[in-house]
Amino acid sequence: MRHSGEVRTRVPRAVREQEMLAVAEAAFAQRGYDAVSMQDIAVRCGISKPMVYAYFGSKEGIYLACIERARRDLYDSVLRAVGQSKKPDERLWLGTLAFFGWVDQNGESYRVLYGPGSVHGEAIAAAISRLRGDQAKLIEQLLAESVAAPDGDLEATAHALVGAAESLAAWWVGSDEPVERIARRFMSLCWTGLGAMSEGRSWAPASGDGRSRAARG
Amino acid sequence: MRHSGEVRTRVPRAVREQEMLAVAEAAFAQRGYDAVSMQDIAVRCGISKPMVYAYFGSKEGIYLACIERARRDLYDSVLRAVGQSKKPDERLWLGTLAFFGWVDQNGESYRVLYGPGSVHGEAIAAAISRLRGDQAKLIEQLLAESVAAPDGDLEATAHALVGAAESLAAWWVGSDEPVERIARRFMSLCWTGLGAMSEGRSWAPASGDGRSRAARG
Amino acid sequence: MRHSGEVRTRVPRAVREQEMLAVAEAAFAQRGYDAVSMQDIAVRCGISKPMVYAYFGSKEGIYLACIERARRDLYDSVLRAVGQSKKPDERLWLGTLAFFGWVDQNGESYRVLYGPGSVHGEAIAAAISRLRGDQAKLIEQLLAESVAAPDGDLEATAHALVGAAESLAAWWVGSDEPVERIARRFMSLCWTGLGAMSEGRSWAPASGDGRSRAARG
Amino acid sequence: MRHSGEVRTRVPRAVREQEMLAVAEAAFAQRGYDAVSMQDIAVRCGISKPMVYAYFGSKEGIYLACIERARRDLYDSVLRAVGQSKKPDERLWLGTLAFFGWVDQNGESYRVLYGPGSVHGEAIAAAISRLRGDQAKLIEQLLAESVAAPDGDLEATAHALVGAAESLAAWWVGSDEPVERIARRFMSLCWTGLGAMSEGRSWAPASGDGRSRAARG
DNA sequence: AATGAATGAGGTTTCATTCAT
DNA sequence: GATGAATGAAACCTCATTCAT
Repeated sequence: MRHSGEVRTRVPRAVREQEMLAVAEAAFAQRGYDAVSMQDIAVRCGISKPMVYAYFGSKEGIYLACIERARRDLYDSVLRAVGQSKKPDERLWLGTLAFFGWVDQNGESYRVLYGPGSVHGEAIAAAISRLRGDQAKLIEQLLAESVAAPDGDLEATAHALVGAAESLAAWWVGSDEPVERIARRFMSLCWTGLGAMSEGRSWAPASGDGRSRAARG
Repeated sequence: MRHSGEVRTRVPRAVREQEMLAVAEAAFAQRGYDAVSMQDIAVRCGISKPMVYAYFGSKEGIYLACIERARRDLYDSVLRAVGQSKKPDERLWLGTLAFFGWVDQNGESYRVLYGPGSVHGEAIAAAISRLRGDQAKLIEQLLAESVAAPDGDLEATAHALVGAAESLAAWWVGSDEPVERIARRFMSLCWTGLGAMSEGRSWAPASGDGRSRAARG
Repeated sequence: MRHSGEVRTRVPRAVREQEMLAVAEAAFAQRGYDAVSMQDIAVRCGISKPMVYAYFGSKEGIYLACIERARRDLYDSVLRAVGQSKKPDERLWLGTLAFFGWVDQNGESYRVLYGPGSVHGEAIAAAISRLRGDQAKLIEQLLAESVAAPDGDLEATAHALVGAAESLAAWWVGSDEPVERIARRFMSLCWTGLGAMSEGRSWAPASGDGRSRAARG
Repeated sequence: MRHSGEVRTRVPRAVREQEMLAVAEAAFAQRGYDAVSMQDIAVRCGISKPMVYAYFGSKEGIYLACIERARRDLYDSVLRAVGQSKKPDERLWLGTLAFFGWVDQNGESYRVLYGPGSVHGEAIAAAISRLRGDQAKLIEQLLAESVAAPDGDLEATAHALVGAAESLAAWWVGSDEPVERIARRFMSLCWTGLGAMSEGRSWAPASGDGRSRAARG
């Protein structure tokens, strides 16, 4: 009576786990935490509800797992990128590029799931806060390499940059501008500032895919 | 049969409406859209559920009303501020100040309710999108007065600034820094840029509470 | 599509409450706490599940309400009976009679619901324990009027009597013996003891429905 | 692939069976039939769920096995005790002692599992009923040796005694009174009766650990 | 104008039980 | 012999929403 042939049983735990995370992330991103039911997730995975519970314990559990996965992923992605150079400015540029690149691929989820507006239980709020904190800290360290400023300033700046990048990414998502261009825009704005813009100057990376320097517009 | 005297009946419609919106906004901000029940709102208002329906028709209805109220409020607040000067730079500074001032007072709600992360029904998503669009458009116009740049650039820049401001505000909320200082920080970063920071220069408003000029840090 | 004409809507709260308690008690007694669902109770009352929750808050809530009702009922019943005489022996007899009379009418529920074997949450266990404690205390006080014994002895005796009465009642339920006879049996056993039984003596109340004295069997 | 050495495989069937019964009984007694899951039992035994099914077929099956084991155990225990004497009174006393001794060791389980309050499926109810019937029958036979009374009376008396003993045992569990003392209390009450108590007489076993006679208090 | 009573629908979660390995 | 993977069923509970008063 069941559509046999479509149902994959006996899938190893590790595989199922990743499948479920992917499905859950997409669902949460599309419709929001509360609008997604465990039933939904199960059906989209082609399994039954109790399986979801067996793997993640609770709805909060699977959401937390999504967050943690994204956190590690984004963090690693940026870290790997900045590790490819030792020149501070270049590292900043590479990190920016990696960030926008990651958002380019995982972006919808990112914005929606981990944006500041999501209000849920304490555990989730804490996890999101940690994710955002990690990001800001990473930026702060990169900035510290290039920019001399008192500590408080750098921290504030880092948070502003993260917000700017997120917002820019949100505006940009769905457009056909290439990643490089949006990243350069972001760097230009941040590095050169509005004042300079009003004078016609702007920032641009050097040739190749990594070196940065100030240039005449 | 009930001990009257505690129950406020016959409150004029306009007053009730505002009370309910305030209560609803606070509740939504604290616990999130789905975690707030119509019962909650009714009880906190000291009225019965059917009254809430009589005034707003549905849960979505009351949420939309909250958004609309906030949109008008923030928008008017900034508009009023920039209207007090005719010098472009000053207008930008006044607008920034007004924005952070507003967030200072309505901020919790703002960040949580209208942030990018809230996913709900289509009508709500559209309203939030409109709110954010209005904001960005406002900034864009202000920028256009001070900064010469191709259109696409200005729009992108406006979105980046809004995001930066939101994020900075979120980081700042709860600290004891005065509004003016955080607003100046924001302007300094945006106007002068990181490049200048690395050279020790920074932005500062002129004397009084409105004029801006470049200054030695 | 619904069988109209059968559904009673708008029933006053107090009435519904009692109906629900009666239905719940019967259901719990017949099938046990866990085997009864809130759905069951609702359906048997001809109402919907949320109503049950509106009135009692939770399944534990309605169970506790059943216990409390029974406790008060039995306690009052016995108290009223013993209050009708001032002679100790007679009071003991009247109380016994009242107890068996109550069990005669509410017995099934009593045995099943409040018997020692029911294991549930702490709140319920506590309520049942209180019920049983009250009973024993009542008996103890009655005994103290007729019997001289050190405190510990009386307490132990009271518990033994309660158990004996319960067990006897359980054995008796469903038979066609009249209440009076089983009550007399119980008194005879308790008062005269097995030793006397072996000698052919036995206890009996005096004539009428209340006075007690020792008599030849 | 698993680190063997911790897992006990190949345990003989009979041993496993007893282990499982012990674990199950304890679990049922502590938390009640429905609150115990097959998972619980399996985990506490260090085996997997399907093993439990292999041994007992179903949850009801394992519960029934618990009951049967307890029934046999208690019955045998009392039988063995009364078999050590041929004098009726002494046999009664020995049986009482054995009963309280057994409850002393298995009591928690006994009271909770096989008390009159446990309502479950029909098969279980029948098994419990049989257990209780056996007990009463045993007592009845003992009584018949010492006490002359019409049949109905003896049966009723037996049930009353069982209930009294159970209730007394429940009250006594956890106290530090020795088994002998509580058993003597019980016998005193049953044998001498309240009437005698009010005159200061009481029952006591003869010297040694078995002979009984009436004595001055 | 205002509310107590009522409900359909749906959410998360747990469990006894079975296969396929 | 033993188990991890899997599920159908059902439980408790809450909510947005509507009538009848």
